[in-house]
This record gives sequence, C-alpha cells and structure tokens, in this order.
Amino acid sequence: MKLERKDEILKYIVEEFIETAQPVGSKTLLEKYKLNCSSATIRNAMAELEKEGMLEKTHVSSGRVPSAQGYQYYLDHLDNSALMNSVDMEFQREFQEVLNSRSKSVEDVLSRSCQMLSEMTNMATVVLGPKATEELLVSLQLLRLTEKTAMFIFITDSGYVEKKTFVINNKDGVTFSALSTAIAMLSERLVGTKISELEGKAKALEPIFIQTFGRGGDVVLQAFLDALISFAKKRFQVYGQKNLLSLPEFSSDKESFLSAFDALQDPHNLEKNFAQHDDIGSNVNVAFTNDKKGDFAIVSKPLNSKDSIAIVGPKRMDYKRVLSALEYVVYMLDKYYFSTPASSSSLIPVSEVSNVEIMKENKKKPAKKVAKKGGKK
Amino acid sequence: MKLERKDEILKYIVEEFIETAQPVGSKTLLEKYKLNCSSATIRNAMAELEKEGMLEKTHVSSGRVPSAQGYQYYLDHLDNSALMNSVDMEFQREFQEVLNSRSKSVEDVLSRSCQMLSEMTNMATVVLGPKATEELLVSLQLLRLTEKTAMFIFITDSGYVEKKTFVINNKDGVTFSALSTAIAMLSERLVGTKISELEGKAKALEPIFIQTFGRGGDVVLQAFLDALISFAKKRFQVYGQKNLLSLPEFSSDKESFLSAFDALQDPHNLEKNFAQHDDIGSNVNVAFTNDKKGDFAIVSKPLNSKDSIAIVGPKRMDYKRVLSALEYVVYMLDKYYFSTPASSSSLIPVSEVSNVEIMKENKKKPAKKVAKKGGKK
DNA sequence: GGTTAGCACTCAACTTTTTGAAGTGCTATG
DNA sequence: CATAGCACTTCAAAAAGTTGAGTGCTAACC
Repeated sequence: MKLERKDEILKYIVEEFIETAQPVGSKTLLEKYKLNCSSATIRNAMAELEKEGMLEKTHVSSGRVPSAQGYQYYLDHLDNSALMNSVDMEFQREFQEVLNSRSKSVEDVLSRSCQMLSEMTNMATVVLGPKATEELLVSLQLLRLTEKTAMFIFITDSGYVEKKTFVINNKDGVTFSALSTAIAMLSERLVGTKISELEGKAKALEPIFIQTFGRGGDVVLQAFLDALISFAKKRFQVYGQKNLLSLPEFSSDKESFLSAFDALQDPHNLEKNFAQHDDIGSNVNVAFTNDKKGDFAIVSKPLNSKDSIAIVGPKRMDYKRVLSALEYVVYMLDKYYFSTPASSSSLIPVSEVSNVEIMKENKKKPAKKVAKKGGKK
Repeated sequence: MKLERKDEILKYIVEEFIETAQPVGSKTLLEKYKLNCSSATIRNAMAELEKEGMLEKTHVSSGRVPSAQGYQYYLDHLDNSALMNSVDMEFQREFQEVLNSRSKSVEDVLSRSCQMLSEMTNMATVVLGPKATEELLVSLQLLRLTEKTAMFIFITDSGYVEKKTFVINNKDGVTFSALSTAIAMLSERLVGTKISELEGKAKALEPIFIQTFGRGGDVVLQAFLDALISFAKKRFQVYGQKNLLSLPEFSSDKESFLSAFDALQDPHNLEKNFAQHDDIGSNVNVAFTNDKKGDFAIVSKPLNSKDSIAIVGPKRMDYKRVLSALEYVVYMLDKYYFSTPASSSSLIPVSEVSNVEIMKENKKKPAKKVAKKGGKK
C-alpha cells in the first residue's frame, strides 16, 4: 500500500468527519474526493489505518471515525504555513472593525475578540488568567458605600480587581474611620506581597492591630483575611459555551453537554492542557482531554505574559479554521496591544492606525507550528 | 357544582402537574388525593374549570394542564401564612452555615445564597442590580499596571466596579503622569455625577484638556468617554442556569433551552417582570413572561434598596418551595446584612450571632403576600 | 506485489403496524 | 347534584418490517 495514499486517505477521512460528523465510508470518500483508485482499495487502506490505531469504528459495519491518535497525526501533518493565509476575509474585516472600535480598552477588545472567535468557530472560547494567588497585591483600598456598608478593593499587578463589601456596625469602636486607619496600615505593609503570602504576613500584624484598636482590630483583620481566602481563583472568562449545544456531539446527549458546561464553569481544571507561557509567541497548542469530565480538544495560545486564550470544543472541530483564527487574533492583539513597536503611536495605538492591515499575501506571517501535547489518557 | 370542591380540584391539579409534569387525569386525581366523589364528578368539575380558562388540554382526550390563569389563581389562593414555616430544615441549617461562614462579605454570602437557592429549587437564580447608567460615580482612579499599560477604575455608589485597561505609548506627551493629572482633574469634576450624564459633562471639559495637554488631552478624554459607552449595563449575576436543562420543559427541546439561556444572558430584558423597589420589604412578586423569548415564571423580591433577587424557571415550578425559600433567604439576608437593628453587633454582624436562629415555630414571620402581576400576554 | 470487482453479511435508522393505557364526553339512573 | 357505565379518542411504546450504507473477504487481474 502506497504510504502517500494512506496519508491522504486519513486526511480526507478526518476532514470529512469534521465536516459531517458522520462515520466516513469508502464509497463516500471515493465520490467526494477524487482518488484514482477503487472503493475496495480505500477499504484496504482503512483497514490498515485502523490496525495502526488511527481510525475507529462505531460498530462492525459502520464507516470510520478518527481516533485521538488520528487527529493528532492529522494535526502534526497540517500544512501550517498555509493556515495563516486562510483566515476568512470577512472575519478579518470584522475583526479590524473591533480593533478600530470606539472603546479600545483591553477588556472590551478582548471580549469582543472572543465573541467573534466563538461565533466563527462555533466553539467556546476561554480567556484564562494567572491564578490570583500567584499575583502581587498592588492596591488595597477601602471605600464607604453607605452609612452602614464599606467595600474593600484589592487589585493585583495584572489588573485583577476584587471587591468585598461588608456591613459596618458602629460598635466596639469599629467605625469607618478606624477601619480606614487599619486599611491604610495594612496597605502600607502589604502592597507588593504575593496574594498567597498575604495571609501569613497579615497574621503577623495582629498584635499591632489589637494594640491599636483593641478587640475591634482583631475583627477587622479576621474579616480581611476571610475575604482573602475566597479571593477568587477564577481568573477567566468564557464565551459562547452555548454554541456547544448546537454540535451533534453534545446536543444528542444531555449529560455530555452538562459535563462540558461544568468543565467550562471552572476552566482552571483545564489549565494543565493550556499552552505554557514558556514558549510565548511561538506555538499554538492542541491538547485533548480524556477524563470523566468529558472529551475535549483545547486549542490554546499565550496571549501575553499572563493570559492565555483557548478555543474549547469536541475533538471533532475544524482545526484549520480554529487554528488560523486563533493564530490571527492573537497575532493581531499582540501586535496592536501587547507589544508596542517603536513605529506605533500615542495612547491607544490602534486609533492611529486607521487601516489595520489585512493579511492576504503573507509578508510577515508569524512563526507557526503546532505543538504536540498529549492529554492524559 | 360545589365551589369549594372545584377550588380544591384545581389546586390538586396544579400540584400534581407541578410534581409530575404530566397532564392530570380524573382517575389519577381520585386515587392520589382522597376526594370523596367519583371520577365522573371530577371530570365535570374539570370541564367547568376548562371553560373558565383555568385548565387546558394538550389534545382532546388528554388529561388537563393548568393554564397561566390557573397558575395565577393557584398563587392567589395559596396559604401564604403557612409558607414561611415550610422551609426545609436541612436547607435552613445549610443556610445558617453560609451566614456563619468565614468570609462574610456581601458578595460571598450573596453568591452562596444564590447557589443554594438554585440547587434547592432546581431553577436559575438571578441577582439584578440597578442599571449602572442610573448610578453615581463615586470614584475614578488611574492605576499603572506595567510600563505600557494603565487601568482606569470606575466605581459607582452601589459598589459596582468597572475597569478599563489601556496601552500607553509615550508619544505626543501622553505620559503616565500627564494621564494621572488628567484623571485627577476629571475625578474632581465628575465624582458625584450620574453615569448617564457623565458623557455630556466630560465633553464640556474638552477645551480645558486641550489647553492643558495639547492634542494628547483630547485623546485621553476621548478614550475615557469611549470606555464609558461600554460601561456595562450588565449589573447581574446568574446562577444555576444549567439546572433548567434537567427540566422536562427544556430538556426535550433544545430550542427552548437556548432561548432560556439567551434570556438569562441578559436578564435586563426580564427586568420589567421583576419586583419593583417601591414596595420593598413587602411582597414576593410572581410574573409570567409570554413572548418569543420563551415562557417563564419569574419569582422575585427586592433584596435591598438597589438589587433584586429572582428565581427563574418554567411556569411549572414548585411555588410553595420557591416562594418560601426566596422569602426565607431574603428575610435572613435583610435581617443580618441589609438592616442593622440596634441589637446586632460589630463589624460583621453575623459573626457574633454564633447561632443564627432557625425558624421552626413562627414567632416573627415577616409580612408575606403574593402580589399579582400579569406578564404581557 | 498492489488493485479491483463482486458478493454475502451486518447493523443502525427509518417506517409502519399493533397494542394498550389513560383519558374524555355523554347518558341514564339514584 | 353525583355517579356508574360505555363508546370513543389519542398518544406512546413496542414490535415488525424495510432500507441503505457500510464492511470483509475472495478470486481475478495487471
């Protein structure tokens, strides 16, 4: 059996299955893709590919479906250099509009980017930030909201903001102004500390507090520490998870959708499947999960030094589309937001670039390589 | 036909349907509830109730299903005084634990409360805040994140925090310190302004900015205004929407779940069906929606002067359970968080109340009345 | 060796038929 | 006004039959 043809057949099967979500048969393959051989030959090739673990059958007389290994092989042999130029023009145009949109805050642009990614890929998109506990406290404030309520505001070095509102009751000398003093004191000592080390460091201040405020100081400190414990580990945003419901792999079976939904409720579970920041700027990472929580493909890429962006869906996804779209979006965001080349302009760089370039001929396409990364089996 | 019996039959039908989600027949009714009459009598009553618009049939020889009007009647005639005491003991115990939990910030307690409500009612729970645009700006800050990025932080009088990160590029004199001065200036003039009026008011400052900063000031101001425009209207949290998927009304039909999901993506659409704050502290409101977006019941109650909490699900929901749970939770939250009776204690009131009371015998049950409010038909 | 035509077999998916349970309305009677 | 009885309706689920896409294998062919 010619190796070349076998590869080709595998590729076609993967693509056909990606498109139709139906097991692929030898005849269909023959008709749709012009292979100059007969269906019997294709069947032979398929039998071999199955033996090699690239394909699977749903039942003895069904067509073939790619296995995880099959997808992996497909991904490893994708023509990456062509991907970047395959980004849909319409998408590029729309994305350009986002970059030129009125509000150019990182939050707004990122959120709209993700919505667009979700929409065009019909998958869920996740932006995953670093664990808040690994970040540094850069600001600790107290704000009076009403007569009886006050709000702590914690801000970390990557701009994560967490607020905690408390009810104050002017007893035991816990007045707003006392609180204010306490927080100023805490702020002075704790800004610059890693969140995870905050508790220990704050605890050490307890004697000072009790000395200064009496018993009330104790309570303040405890409340502060308690608030910290629930300091969100959730540094993520999920977009378009409802898209998954329209996919055949989830719509047929309620359970699987729910488990996908759950997994996306707390994507930190998926974190180990994300691209690492070590190789920032280089690769798109494709990982497959395979646990009780479900069976996903996670296509991810570091977005900047802290965050990653990922497209999450079933293994059967249009990788060409997904990889190229993600690559494109990250490239553009990086270019216009996260790096600031000398050539670019003032406060909001994009505002000056009235016509964001559209990549059609590849002049300076970024390095692109799909990295392997096996999910735990 | 005895009126009393008819009422009773309607009530049983509603409750049976709530429980089983199946059309209710005369025989079932007779067997399950001890009505001292025959099935034929029940049938006659049902025929009358149908004529009055309380019941509907799914097809000519099916059992009966309550109509919206039927539910309304049922709700109007619920024995409200008994509800408050019907809250599940286990739930009360668990809720007490939440109130006594380590972190007593309003955010944490509220979020856990809603999770509990969702879980016990198997519905979605929504906390809806006021429109951000109707609130006052109480703080406007600038924070340097990295060499190249800075973050605006807006805070409104109800403690809503919004952040916008921008990339700074030291050109045209737009340095961080210039920005800082600008924001200080803006802050001085704009704090206390209603968000919706901010834009106009800021615009008036443009000449001053241009004069002070030259062209750069212009850009800053514009960026600021643009960020405002996307200042989230979304002041809400949704919990447990995945529960809806397990309900027969949604699980059978993907479309209906999606429309429910969509409706919950932006609950401000549902806002008109929420309890009004005029009658704060008084009533639980039950409203039915009936539009293209779907068919829900919304059981809501003002939580404090700003926010409302609502349980959202299909019209077929266990109203006794839902009403009592919501009533209970809001009552407890109000008691320990939003009002601060003289009796209560220091910084975080609940921390002192080591054993939050459990209502078993009704001593001081709050005023309770179900308000009518027709959804638009 | 690789390729192909042909054939028997498998199995899921769809359609049709059958059956039974749950329900109603109506009528005559207590 | 309530009830027993009966004829009729409808849906849902099971059973039975039909179809079609797919396979593996064998024998022949280049």
